[in-house]
Amino acid sequence: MRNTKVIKPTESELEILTVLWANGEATVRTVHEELTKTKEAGYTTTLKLMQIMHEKGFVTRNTESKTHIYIPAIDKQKTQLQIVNKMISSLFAGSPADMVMQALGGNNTTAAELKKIEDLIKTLKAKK
Amino acid sequence: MRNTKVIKPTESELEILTVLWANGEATVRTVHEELTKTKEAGYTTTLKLMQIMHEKGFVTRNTESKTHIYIPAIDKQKTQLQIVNKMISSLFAGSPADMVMQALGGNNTTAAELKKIEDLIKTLKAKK
DNA sequence: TTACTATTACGAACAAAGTCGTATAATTGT
DNA sequence: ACAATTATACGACTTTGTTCGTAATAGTAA
Repeated sequence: MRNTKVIKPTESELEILTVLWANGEATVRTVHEELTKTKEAGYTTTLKLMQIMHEKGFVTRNTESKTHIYIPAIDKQKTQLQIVNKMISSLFAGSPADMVMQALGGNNTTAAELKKIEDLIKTLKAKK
Repeated sequence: MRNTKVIKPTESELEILTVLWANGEATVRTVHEELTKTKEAGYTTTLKLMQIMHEKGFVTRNTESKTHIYIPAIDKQKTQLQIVNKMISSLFAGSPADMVMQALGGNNTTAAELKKIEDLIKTLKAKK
């Protein structure tokens, strides 16, 4: 397997990736506009971050036109999984169940959410 | 409510807190020994980190004897919950279920773990 | 063409986290 | 009593992440 490489996007990079994952691809302008809905940031700051992400290989980009188009280069699922797993091992002594209990217990999770999880567990148990 | 204060231990601080939570209290030496099972670190580095945590109020300490004894000052559950919730909102669009799916789907969770979660869900549903 | 605007590139400043060396003091063992 | 050991305090340095100003360039409109 090739994909055991450990990638570690920072907080800010994760925010940007989230926008890219949601849109498939995006310009700096678009990403920046999206981010500033939530928080303050200068345009060149966002630009710089995305350039660094490009250096790190987190995104690729199409530079044919002057306005570059950025495309996420790391997989959403894989990245999420990696982060969640890391948290499970560092904060929950390696027990996913403990983590899930925190997640569900604390939040006022909706009935629909609970149902989804129940179904998932059924599926997982069936596979065993 | 008094406890809405946002605490944000860093990675390293979290590792240290984990040891303290597990032991109830501990000396720098003990914590350091525990940490170095997993990773490299100088003794004074661990010391310094714990001193900083003291400044931040994450731990208290008994300095009666020369060798200080450190005690966690922030709640394990609360801290875990805060971190998990933050992750849910930033990485999983606010859906705990999505996060749980990643956590359970990716890992090869044991049957016992699955059972625990199932029971938890039953309890939660009963409460509604 | 010429002025205006949008975009990129890039370096510099800053901040936060982590690392470590060294001085000093308490404790222990001989 | 004194040498060796162990612990704390603290400052300096390094690394990593973030922020932003400025210059150069491409595209756009008058």
